[in-house]
Amino acid sequence: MLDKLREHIEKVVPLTDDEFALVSTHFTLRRYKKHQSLIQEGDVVQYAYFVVSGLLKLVYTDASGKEHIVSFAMEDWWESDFGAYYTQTRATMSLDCIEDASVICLPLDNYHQLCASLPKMAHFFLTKSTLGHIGAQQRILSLLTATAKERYEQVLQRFPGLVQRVPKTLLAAYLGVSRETLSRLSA
Amino acid sequence: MLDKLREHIEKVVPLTDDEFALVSTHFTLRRYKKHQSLIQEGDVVQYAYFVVSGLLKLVYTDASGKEHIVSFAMEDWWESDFGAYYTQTRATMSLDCIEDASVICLPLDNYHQLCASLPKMAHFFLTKSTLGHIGAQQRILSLLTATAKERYEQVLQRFPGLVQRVPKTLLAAYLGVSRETLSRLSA
DNA sequence: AATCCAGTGTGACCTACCTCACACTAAGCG
DNA sequence: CGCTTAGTGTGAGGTAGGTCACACTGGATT
Repeated sequence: MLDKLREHIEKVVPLTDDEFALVSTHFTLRRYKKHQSLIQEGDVVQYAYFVVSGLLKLVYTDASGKEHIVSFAMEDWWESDFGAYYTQTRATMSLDCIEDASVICLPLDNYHQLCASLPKMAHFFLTKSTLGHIGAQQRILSLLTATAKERYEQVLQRFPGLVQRVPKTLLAAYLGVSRETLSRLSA
Repeated sequence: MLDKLREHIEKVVPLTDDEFALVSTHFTLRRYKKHQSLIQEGDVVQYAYFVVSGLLKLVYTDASGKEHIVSFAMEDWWESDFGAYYTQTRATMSLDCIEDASVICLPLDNYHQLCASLPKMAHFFLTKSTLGHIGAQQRILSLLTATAKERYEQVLQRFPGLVQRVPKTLLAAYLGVSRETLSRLSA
């Protein structure tokens, strides 16, 4: 379990055994079943999560009860309601399991400690955050410039495999189109 | 000029005079006139920019020649085509002046040096990047859930003042609606 | 076997927004 | 001063995509 995390971190910064031993004390492991929630709207957000296995969705439910998927999180991804996490305010989104999942949990205090005590880890998180930011900007561009069909094709390219694992209803909620429209695109 | 940068950084991390002296050696100043470009599509992106004064737009031009505004950058904002900057590849977007602007330029090498030599600055950039990521996610949510009119009102709230400084045509390109539709929303 | 329900397809109609076209104003410039 | 150009408003008609309704399949539950 933890070795997956180490492998993931070492893609960015090398760590000695001692360093990783220190790192690992900051995390805890947890398992969730399909349909369980890691975060529910209104919760105080305790953790950022690293996904070891399984598949999550980060969801915002609007006033009319419709679900919108901000992000999927699969193996090797970090996810949380980061806005609520960093400011320790209540979640506006929920984080749910689409498949059974194993995750590694990082409380905010531990995150700060880790960054302070091991500059390498600050650098690691900076890299991850930067890439996340760039990815989010590409998604914005996609929403601004592309039609539903084009966005669908972009997702096929960027996340091959995801489409197989996710019901089309959820994919539609990620693309920002109705289930019915997505169903008609394949043509 | 540079004192604006110092003030900005010290909102996140305090610096001694010596530390700021070191920091400041990593940056250069530059001025641009309205309609000039800091980055053009196809350029190798040399700098990330801190906006001291003025107003910029980060623009993607699609195949049909239509402009889409990924982001505005006003006083105290950092901007660049970050994707191209971090990977030192060619820009897919351009960064243009809407008003005369003074900016502070940070080459990628200096950025890395600065983070390595002064952990405080790594922490500063991590904070900025995180907040940028959160902001981008909110924009995604806005595009997924809200109508053109709602998005317009959200921008009014989040960036009061911006609407006065920016022609409606550009605001429309930011909101993802046509100029004409935006014009009809005021009702 | 009978039932339930998640997931999906599809037809019919509706609407938010786009595009095209034209008009008007205010500002910069020879 | 007249001319151009940027910025904006507004009408008319088109379309991508939404909503509602119903049907079908396959896996899970009893």
